[in-house]
Amino acid sequence: MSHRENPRPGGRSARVQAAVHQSVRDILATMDRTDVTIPLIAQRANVTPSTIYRRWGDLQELLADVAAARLRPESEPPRIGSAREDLESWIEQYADEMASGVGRQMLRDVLSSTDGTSVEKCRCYMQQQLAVLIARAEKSGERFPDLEELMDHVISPIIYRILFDCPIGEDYVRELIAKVMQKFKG
Amino acid sequence: MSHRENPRPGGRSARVQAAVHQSVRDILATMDRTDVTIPLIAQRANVTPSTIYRRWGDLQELLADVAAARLRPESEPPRIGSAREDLESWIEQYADEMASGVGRQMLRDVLSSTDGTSVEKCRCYMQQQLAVLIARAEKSGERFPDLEELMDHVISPIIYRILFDCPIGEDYVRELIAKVMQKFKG
DNA sequence: GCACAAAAGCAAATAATTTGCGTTAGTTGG
DNA sequence: CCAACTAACGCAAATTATTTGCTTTTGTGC
Repeated sequence: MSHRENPRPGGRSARVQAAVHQSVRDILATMDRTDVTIPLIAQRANVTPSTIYRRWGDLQELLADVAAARLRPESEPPRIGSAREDLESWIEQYADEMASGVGRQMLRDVLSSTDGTSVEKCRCYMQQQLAVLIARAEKSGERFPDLEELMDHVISPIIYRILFDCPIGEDYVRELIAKVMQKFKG
Repeated sequence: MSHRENPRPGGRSARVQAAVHQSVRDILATMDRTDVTIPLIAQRANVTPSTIYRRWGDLQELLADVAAARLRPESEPPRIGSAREDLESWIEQYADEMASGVGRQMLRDVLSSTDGTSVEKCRCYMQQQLAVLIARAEKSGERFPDLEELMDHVISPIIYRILFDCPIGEDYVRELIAKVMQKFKG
């Protein structure tokens, strides 16, 4: 599937992809997840259903592709102050986004795809953002958890709770971060 | 949907459910996930497709239901020795099961269902097993992490890595447990 | 045993998916 | 700039899956 990766910008393939993605987003915003069909998406995007079937295979793959695209961060984590403050701010925003109705749906769409491309993208995006935060901390000489530590003990619990419908308290995220940071003090 | 919950044992409804579940398991063992269809499942289970559509709605829901049923533990965590040893043994077995091809697929099936019933079951099963271990520790007076601690810092990282295709090293699980237990020593 | 309700079967109608083939748009080499 | 060339699209027919109305069966309670 070479289409998915890097269709030449401006080409017909890219235009179709953009139209279909937009169509999916519009439709998902309007109607219930279970009523979405490929013919419907095709109609709104002004393409033939067979185009979508040929490019994406089935609805799950298409939704996963769209979700992965939406999960791509638009900017680096904002600079607030210390590395820890930047981390808290970014993670909280990330958790809120993922815990929202659409966020959860995107997560599930990404995970239910057979093909692993979207899941990988999703993970890479997140890791890149964390890497930026880690690099900043290193630059300013602050002690800071590494990528593994953050993934295992901050990101994982949050995502797990979202996926498995566990309640996430008001300052759950802050507490997770506090625990991870505390390891340097003991 | 009252069927899903507690069909009277021995009734027709229960027989159909068992036949369909078995059919799904057989088919999943044989062929690729993307080639599985409801008419196929129905045929092998000797029921009409409409029966399946009426009871489960669609393939995703059916697969989620079957997966949740398969994730139900058959027995309590085995007694090895100390509470910690019991925990290590059970978690390792749990992680292996989930990380296997079928385990991963079951997880994804459970998560991709729209209805939250299966996801809840899956979580409850796991929590019950952990609760048994916690109760044992309490009985024998050993210091032991609570449910939240185990979910957040042992189960979550494992499941996250499985879902997002991160490598899980040989003694990754043991290290997670070591970290969690260590908090009592500092 | 009889009446009732819940769930299954059957079959027709609808909708989605696949596929073969012709067409178009973008790319490349002269 | 023009002529092949190719990848991706459109179209439509064939196939397959899904929905639905109605009938029949099966298990339950009286």
